[in-house]
Amino acid sequence: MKLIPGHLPPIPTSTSMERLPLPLPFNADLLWRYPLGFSSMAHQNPPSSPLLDYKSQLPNSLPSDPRVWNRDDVMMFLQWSEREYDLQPIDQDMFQMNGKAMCLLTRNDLSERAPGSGDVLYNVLQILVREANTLQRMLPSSPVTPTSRHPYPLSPHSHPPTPNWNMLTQKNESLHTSHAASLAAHLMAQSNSVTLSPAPSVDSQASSPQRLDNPSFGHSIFSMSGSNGSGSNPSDSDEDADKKGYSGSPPNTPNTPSAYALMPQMPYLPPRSPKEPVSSPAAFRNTGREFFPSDSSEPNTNGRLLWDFLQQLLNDPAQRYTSYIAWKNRDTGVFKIVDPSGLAKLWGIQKNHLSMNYDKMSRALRYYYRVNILRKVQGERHCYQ
DNA sequence: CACCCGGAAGCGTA
DNA sequence: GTACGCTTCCGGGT
Repeated sequence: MKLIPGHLPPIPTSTSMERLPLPLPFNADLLWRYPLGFSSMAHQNPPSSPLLDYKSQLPNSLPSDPRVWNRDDVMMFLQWSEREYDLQPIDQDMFQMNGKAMCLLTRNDLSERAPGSGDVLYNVLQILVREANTLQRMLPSSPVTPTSRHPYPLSPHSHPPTPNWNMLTQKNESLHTSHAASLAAHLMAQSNSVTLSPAPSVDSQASSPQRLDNPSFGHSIFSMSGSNGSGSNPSDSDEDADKKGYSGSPPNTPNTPSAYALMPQMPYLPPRSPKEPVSSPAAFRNTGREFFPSDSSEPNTNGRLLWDFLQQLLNDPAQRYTSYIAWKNRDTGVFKIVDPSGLAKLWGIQKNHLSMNYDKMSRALRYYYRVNILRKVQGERHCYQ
């Protein structure tokens, strides 16, 4: 009899898990047997069959770390899961994404995309990711897993801000642009490319632990997890009123991106400690960012994805970007682009496409429709779900 | 007029 | 060379 992941108790967010001290001496097999801190479930269903079981039964060609899966791998995983756990047929069209994106999906996201099977998929993924993380910790100099096709790129810790970025910040741009640039610079410090993205889901309240291990700016915007503060967004009513210039821009405190921008010598902050998960509309919320190798930061500063970018703005714990974009209803995942052109500029700076405008950016957003990442809120301008 | 839509072609990156 | 995620442009609809 197999241990059905879907029957496991709720799994703590990986963020919290990652902070759990590992039992020492470490035993990888033990992890597979009790990959999720099964102490909590021991009382109900002692794993009669170690999870090691199904790990070893993963298709050979599948890297054990789901975050390195490509689309085909994801399909293979879905098919394997269907067979392995007698799941209802899964609509693969709902999973046109790579493994990294799939890992970002929350339990609810998965359940929406694979009714009846989401829990199982979620738990299996959690286990696989956790295992990969553990292996990575144990073998820091080795690829995440022996079967990984490629290890995560090591972080270019000395990775400096891009020249464009410096140029912008040194220019006497408008406050708006300056802020935009600084934000972009900050965001550039992070990158995790994901093929397609999770669709914002209604739930995902899956609170991720709210922690600010380091209050330094480098982490600020990424510490949005569980930012309940943004639960009911005051900008519900800000509507166009917020468009009165850029006065609504975030203040320039020493901890703001702008401040960071003005300190070129400030060391690059690898997204290491900021395991801060991102709470967000959806899939975003259950972070997943913490799923990524802590010391992995791709050198490609243009690699940020639009949805990721928007998510970070939306979930800024300090609500500094509500003059650009804000939740209308966080529970339903509906958000409004308060300042379309301003947001487009931000995005343009982020991608170094300085001629970016809302028309172009919205085209990119529309591409998200077809992959169920985004949908337009009919009749409401600049509102998406 | 601004927004919205989606096709088509092109580009940069991995 | 290929796939991907846009970017850019555009004609058409509301």
